[in-house]
This record gives sequence, structure tokens and C-alpha cells, in this order.
Amino acid sequence: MQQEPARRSNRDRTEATRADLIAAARKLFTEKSYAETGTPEIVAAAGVTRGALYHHFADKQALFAAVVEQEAAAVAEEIERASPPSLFAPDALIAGSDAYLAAMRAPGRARLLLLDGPAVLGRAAMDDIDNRHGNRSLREGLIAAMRAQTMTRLPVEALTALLAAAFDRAALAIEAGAETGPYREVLVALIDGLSPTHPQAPGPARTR
Amino acid sequence: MQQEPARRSNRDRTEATRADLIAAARKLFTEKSYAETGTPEIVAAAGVTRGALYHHFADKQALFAAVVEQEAAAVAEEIERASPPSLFAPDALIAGSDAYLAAMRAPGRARLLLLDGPAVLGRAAMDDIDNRHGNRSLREGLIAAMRAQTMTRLPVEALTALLAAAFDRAALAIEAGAETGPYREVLVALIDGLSPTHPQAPGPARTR
DNA sequence: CAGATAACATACAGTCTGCATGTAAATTGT
DNA sequence: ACAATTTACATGCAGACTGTATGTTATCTG
Repeated sequence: MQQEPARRSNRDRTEATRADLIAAARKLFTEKSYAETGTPEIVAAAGVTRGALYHHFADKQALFAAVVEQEAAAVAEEIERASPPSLFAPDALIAGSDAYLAAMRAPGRARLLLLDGPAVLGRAAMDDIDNRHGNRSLREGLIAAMRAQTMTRLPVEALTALLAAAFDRAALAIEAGAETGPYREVLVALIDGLSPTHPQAPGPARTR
Repeated sequence: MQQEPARRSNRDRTEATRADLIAAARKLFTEKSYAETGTPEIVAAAGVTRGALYHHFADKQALFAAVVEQEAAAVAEEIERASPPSLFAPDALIAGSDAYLAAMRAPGRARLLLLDGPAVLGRAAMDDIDNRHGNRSLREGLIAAMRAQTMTRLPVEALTALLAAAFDRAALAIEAGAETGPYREVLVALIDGLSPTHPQAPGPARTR
């Protein structure tokens, strides 16, 4: 009947506790919001004490950052799964955006990644996270399309950021109850509009 | 030598106190952030007590909402001032977006309106505010362009929201130190791309 | 197996928010 | 013009939360 204390290595303990904390925080941060979720509630859900939290994370923000990181990775993975490596460029972009909108329908995920994330961690930190995960495939898709002359040549960083922003807003609108159709239509139109079909403003880049 | 207590009407007192609170809050919310600004600090800067704050505003959020409302109105006014009522449609859009980017360079304004605002008040409330102020001229410009056949016919709400999102992200990037040029170029390209020059997918609207 | 270190738990200080209560000024009714 | 009422505040209080300091137990190292 001896309930062995299950001699676990320190690495295992840390890993398990961190995972528990992140999972509990993720659940609460997606159900409510960052501001409305207190650390007492998180540690209760994770089955530890606040001491453990502040041992593994510098502060509440750091735990939040870990959750955001994980969710961003999850979104990126869902996209890459749905959008096989190399469809032909324009189709890949459309497929990717559909996959993104689908991935963003996970309850609370849009608020976490698109509202609380930027506000709590700052846009710069979010850009960093996005560039390591989600935006990567978008930017590569855009570069591929530009190489294939399927798309007007434009500053890549700015184009990636602004298209991603449009995707994000669409995801928020859809989670808020809007129909997918119109937003998808506009997104497609914006992407299609970047085809170099018409000789719009062929001159050198304007200053200012 | 009688320092008259300056018999002021209640309406004047309320108006003055509310204005003081909003001004002090605006200053602090733009210098720091919503979360980092406490009500004790706000009322100290405004020269009143927390009692006055909670008499005039339901809570900290309500004060914040008043600040956001005022800033959104200021932005809208700067845009309408810079973009004379009716240039011809496409030019008006470009002029308007330039004015928007310029207005958004007021220190801290981008974070207030584009990061803290949505996170604290929610996207729905921010959409409401935007539709009453800034987005109005954008939407009207888009409708005008579509009427003049200068622009592909698209769902107006979605198009307005997604273009506004792109503008917002550009404003944030610029405030974060990015150069204006590339972002402006991409914005122009996105707008130009909506010209109905090429017969892209003339069929009936896709479902889903 | 002893000392050091890591993984927690517990206790505490400081701060904040929202409300309840108290007071002075203004408004209203007569 | 004066009493009653309402409005505009100020003060004080309760609860909650965050971050840290300190204490304890488990693991690792030599």
C-alpha cells in the first residue's frame, strides 16, 4: 500500500509544472481575459501555489508570453498542415488565409493573440513572435509570388505586416459573429489586386 | 480682498472636473499605458480626489472610454481638415490615409487607440467608436469610389474594416520607428489594386 | 552520505479598485 | 429668501491582487 512519492527528476518536475501552469493559464486567458484572470485562480486550476508560478516565471506577463508563444505555434502548425508546402503561389496564399481564419476560430484565441497579446506584450514583442511562427509562411508565400511575377514587387516586411493585419481583423470580426463570406471575399480581392496586371504607377517610389 | 468662492453652476463644475480628469488621464494613458496608470495618479494630476472620479465615471474603464472617444474624434477631425470634402475619389482616399498616418504620430496615440483601446474596451466597442468617427469618411470614400466605378464592388463593411486594420498596423509600425515610405507604398498598392481594371473572377460571388 | 542547489509552499508588504459614508455647495419649491 | 432636496465632491474602508522574502522539502553533486 506504499504510495511511492514517485521519485521524479528535477527536469521532469519543472517540465510538468510549467506545462500545467501554461495549460491552466491558457484555459483561463481564453475564457476570460488577461486582466480578468488572477494568478490565484491560475495556480488553483493548475494545482500548485503561487510560489511555483513565481519560481518558474518572472511574473504574470512572462507566463502570458509563454501561453501566447504556444498558441502562435499552434496556429502556425495548423496552417502548415492545411496548406501543403508548395501549391502554386497564389493558391497557396488563399489556402493559407483560409487555414488561418479556421485556426483562429478556436474559442478565445483571437482575443488572446490579437487583443491581449499586443496590449500586454507590445506590438514589437508580438511581431517577433509572429515572425517566428505564423507570418513566416505568409512572407515566404509573398516572396515566392513576387519571384514568380505573380505579384507586384513591394517592400516585403511592410506588405507582410499589413496583410497580416487585415487577416487579423477578419479573424476578430468573424469571432465576433460576422459572416465569413464577405471578409473572405475582400481578402481575396486584396490579394488578387496585387497582381501586376495593370501598369499602375510605374514610376520610381515616391518619397514621403 | 475677498477671494470670492467663484459661485459656479453645477453644470460648469461638472464640465470642468470631467475635462480635467479626461485631460489628466489622456496625458498619463498616452505616456504610459492603461494598465500602468493608476487612478490615484490620475486624480493627483487632475487636482481632485478619487471620489470625484467615481462620481463622474462608473469606473476606470469608463474614464478610459471617454479619453478614447476624444482621441478618436481628434483624429477624425484632423483627417477631415486635411482631406477637403470632395477631391476625386481615389485621390481623396490617398490623402485621407496620409492624414491618418500623420494624425497617428501624436505620441502615445497609436498605443492608446490601437492597442489598449481594443484590449480594454473590446473590438466591438472600438468598432462602434471608429464608425462614429474615423472610419466614417473612409467608408464614404470607398462607397463613392465604388459608385464612380473606380473600385471593384465589394462588401462595404468588411472592406472598410480590413483597410482600416491595415492603416492601423502601418501607424503602429511607424510609431515603433519604421520608415513611412514602404508602408505608404504598400497601402497605395492595396488601394490601387482594387481598381476594376482586370476581369478577375467575374462570376457570381462564391459561397463560403 | 553530506553539502549545495533546485523546486516548491507560506507569509507578508504595498498598491490598487470600487463602494459606502460624510460634507459642502448648488438647485428647487414655495 | 429660506428650507428641503439634490448634486458634487472628499474621506475612509474592505477586498483582491501582485511581487518578494523566507522557510521547507526534494533532488543533485562530489
